[in-house]
Amino acid sequence: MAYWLIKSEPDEFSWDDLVATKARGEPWSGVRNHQAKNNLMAMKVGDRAFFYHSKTGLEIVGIAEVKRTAYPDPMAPSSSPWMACDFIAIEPLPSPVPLKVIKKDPALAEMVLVKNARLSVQPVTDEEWAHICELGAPTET
DNA sequence: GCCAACGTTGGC
DNA sequence: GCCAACGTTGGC
Repeated sequence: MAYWLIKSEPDEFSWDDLVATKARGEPWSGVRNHQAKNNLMAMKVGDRAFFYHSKTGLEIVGIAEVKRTAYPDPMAPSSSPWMACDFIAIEPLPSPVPLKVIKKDPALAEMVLVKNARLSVQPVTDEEWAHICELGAPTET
């Protein structure tokens, strides 16, 4: 299984909005960048993705899953190459992981989120995935 | 609201 | 095919 990270401005479409779609899921459309599009096309059903709030949230808030692999973006002209995927919400991170924590963490210095902040659909390595899941786990007392 | 970083466009 | 100009994204 592969891991990804998808970004959204919470003002446009938030984690709560994704949760509200329940099992129906949400078409991830509107991607207009070829690198991001290529990542969408590489996704398989069951792949997991961190849901990141950009601009006003600046943290990873939850885990989503690919429900439907890439298909032509319904919001784009029919002759265009743009693609969409469908995602469903799996679970929130008990403790959201802020960008500034990610930036400070040497284990995450190579993350695409750090290296190429503007890419809206990006791959995440197994190591990065596991590490962020730990950071997002409930705090033990 | 500002500006840096990045991608895209278009003139040459 | 290069590169300057421009538009957009996203962190601060």
